[in-house]
Amino acid sequence: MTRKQELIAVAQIKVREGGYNNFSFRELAKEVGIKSASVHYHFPTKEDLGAEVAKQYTDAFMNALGEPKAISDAGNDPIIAFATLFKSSLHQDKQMCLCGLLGAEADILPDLVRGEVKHFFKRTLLWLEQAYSHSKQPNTLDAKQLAIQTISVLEGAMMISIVNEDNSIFDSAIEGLIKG
Amino acid sequence: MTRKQELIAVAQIKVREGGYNNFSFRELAKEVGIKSASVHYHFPTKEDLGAEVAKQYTDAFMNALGEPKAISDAGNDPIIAFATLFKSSLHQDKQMCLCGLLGAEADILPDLVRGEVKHFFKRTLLWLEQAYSHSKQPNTLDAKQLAIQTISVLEGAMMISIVNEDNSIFDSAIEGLIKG
DNA sequence: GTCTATAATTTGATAGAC
DNA sequence: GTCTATCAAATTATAGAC
Repeated sequence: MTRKQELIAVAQIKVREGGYNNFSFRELAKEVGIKSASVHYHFPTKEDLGAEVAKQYTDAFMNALGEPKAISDAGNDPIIAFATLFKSSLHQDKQMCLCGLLGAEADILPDLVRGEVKHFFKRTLLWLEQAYSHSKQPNTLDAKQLAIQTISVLEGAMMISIVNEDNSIFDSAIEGLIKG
Repeated sequence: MTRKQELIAVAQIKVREGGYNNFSFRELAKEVGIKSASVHYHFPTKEDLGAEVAKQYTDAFMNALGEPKAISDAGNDPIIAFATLFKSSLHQDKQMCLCGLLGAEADILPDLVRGEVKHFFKRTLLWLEQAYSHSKQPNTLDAKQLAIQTISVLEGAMMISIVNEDNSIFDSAIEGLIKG
């Protein structure tokens, strides 16, 4: 892992713990064993670093997800696969979705960072919409609405589980998910 | 409004914009026309102030809500009333639920503040559970599960609406709410 | 790529006068 | 209740050497 990637990895953890204001160049520098001035070599400003963290988080998430069609073809439900990715994140990392936390702080995010967070939801909503639009299960709601409801309940349940230190809240919430 | 209440009101806005790290004693002092040292007279520490903000937010929310039975007796659906309170907050304040944002930051909250946020969800979940347990509509899920799913989708949809500056996302999400 | 050094600002908090 | 004055620490960022 390059130094730049190390910095991004440490920053991601800090942001998922307490948002955009919860990391500093000095802190990151210390954790990877360099000085804060050197962090500015890799990222001119904090905004640049924050945007890169959000971008890589989104890319990694979508990459882990794969394509809805591939999941379907393997005989699995894409919606369940999506929810399971959130669940794994909660159980393993014990941390909030990075874009779920940053999204709530949208008002104070620098432009580049807010743009990347918007992009996360654009991509996840499109993915879910595609999954629902190819669903074989009958539904009164259209695919777009189902996509919104699904990502909403996952983000909300994750947050409530974290503050209550009780993962069963999340598990209980996803039991009601409408399948694809 | 007392000076103490003015400080709480200003702090609430700042927190709903950007979380616990998004307000300072100096900032609050300036907005109400005193000096930062005077804020320490009203609140010894930032933790005390933060906890009081969360407590009053919760009290005001529950107060605006009223009792599920009173809503039912008036011929209205308590779940819809609950969702409408969230919707009003989004449309009028154009801000995140204070406890939704703070909950996502749970890892970095001082103990008193995190305690108040947990209390918000304890109270809202109990309220929703009561509303669902007296429901006349048949459901496969129990009242507790329905309560979790309802508050989750509301918090999540609120967050996504805010970062996308598109309230129709929230409106779309609540259309799928299971009524009480 | 990383360093030292530093500027300019902001932060939470306290002592003590009025 | 509010003030002045102040502290110790942390923050983002830059200049320039190596």
